[in-house]
Amino acid sequence: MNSPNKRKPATELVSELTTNRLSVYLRCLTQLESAGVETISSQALAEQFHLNAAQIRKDLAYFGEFGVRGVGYYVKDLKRNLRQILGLDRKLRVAVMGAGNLGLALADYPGFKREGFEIVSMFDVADAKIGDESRSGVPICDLRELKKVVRKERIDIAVIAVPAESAQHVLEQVVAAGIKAILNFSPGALDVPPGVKVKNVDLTVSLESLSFYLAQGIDDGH
Amino acid sequence: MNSPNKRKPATELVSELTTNRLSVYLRCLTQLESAGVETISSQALAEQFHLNAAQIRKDLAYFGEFGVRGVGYYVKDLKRNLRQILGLDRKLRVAVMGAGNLGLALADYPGFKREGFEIVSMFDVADAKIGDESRSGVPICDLRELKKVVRKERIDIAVIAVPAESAQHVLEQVVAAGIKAILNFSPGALDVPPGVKVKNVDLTVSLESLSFYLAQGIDDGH
DNA sequence: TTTTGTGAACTAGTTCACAGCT
DNA sequence: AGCTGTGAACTAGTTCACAAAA
Repeated sequence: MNSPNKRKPATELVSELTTNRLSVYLRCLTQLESAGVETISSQALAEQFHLNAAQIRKDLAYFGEFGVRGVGYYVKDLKRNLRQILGLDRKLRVAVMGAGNLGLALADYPGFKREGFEIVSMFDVADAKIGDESRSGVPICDLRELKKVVRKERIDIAVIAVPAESAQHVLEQVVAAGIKAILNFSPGALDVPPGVKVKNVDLTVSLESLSFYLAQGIDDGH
Repeated sequence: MNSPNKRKPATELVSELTTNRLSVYLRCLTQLESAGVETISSQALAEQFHLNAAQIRKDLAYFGEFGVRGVGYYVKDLKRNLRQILGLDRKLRVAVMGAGNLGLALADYPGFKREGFEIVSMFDVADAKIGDESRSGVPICDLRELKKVVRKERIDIAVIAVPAESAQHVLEQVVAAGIKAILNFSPGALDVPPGVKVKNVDLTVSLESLSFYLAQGIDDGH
């Protein structure tokens, strides 16, 4: 009915929870593949990785019919399809904004390279840092060169790792340079223009939410 | 009916989305306070920070009646109440597991200290690192000393920043040492024993989800 | 058989709208 | 008057359960 090659329009009718799970499924399949597994049912996948079988099927069904009834999914095929759906069938080029502790750590984070992301350059405003490079050799460029470098290096994604007070300004620069996808580590909500996707990783919120759990969850009476 | 001092049982009947938002509200109030604002209505708070007024009221109403009808909320009071609800009325002590790039960056992350968290120590297995310290002076301890240090330093929260392949093992050590709240940066789902709260920050999933947006979402028409 | 793909049922989360308090 | 706190209505997300396919 809906072959793997004719996809749905999918202009934001698929939720972020679903796209996050697609990435999880891809990781599971990679593990299965290197374990030599050739086919897997949604049931088995769910049991092995603590997921829900119906949800796996529903998530996948958004994008086509990838399974074979009575058999399950061919691991290699599904993996290839997921990589295509997620846009990972080409190398994505990433810039890190801010060459502080966190920015440098993210630029050298091995998980990104492993998944096929290419950290192309970092940007900072401090003259002392510009021209230098990270341990693994990612060059630190002048923020004022952003537009030029983005065009020349064909950068797809920006990671914002600058202090809170300059985050909004940096976001605007990044957007002006034509970048449409941003991973933001600075705390607080940024004002995001339409057509641009921002994912926030808010470390303070995460820790404070854990603190809540400790404060409330442990004992009501100790 | 439900005064600020008699709280609901709240043993996991309040969702994580709510607790995350409480942390956001606290940050907003801190900003308002330093801007000299004394009272604020849910309406004004919502407009200023792009939130929903009814949701703010509902979230707060879980924990008591903090507002004054016809007036709104007293910024200072509500801030104090939120800090208490979130368990931030004492300094929380944090250990970072793994003294790699990311671990070192997190140990020195200024946002944690600013919000009242105390990064007490790091743990690693590499002899070359043990005994050393981060730039800001957080000591790197031997993982084998974990239990002892956790007890002595009264550590509340662990941040896991070790390679994926040792994450499960480190989690088990951390739990065995009595820690009940964990912020995990390693990719993939960990097997978590009951009574322990883990928050995952999965950088690969975040980037791949952005990639999906680029692959599917780009053209709005133009 | 087995297992998918999917409507229907259910559960969780959000927003509305207003009674009631100040 | 203004604004909270909250049931009711709505929307989003998950899980069930089964007809149809291999």
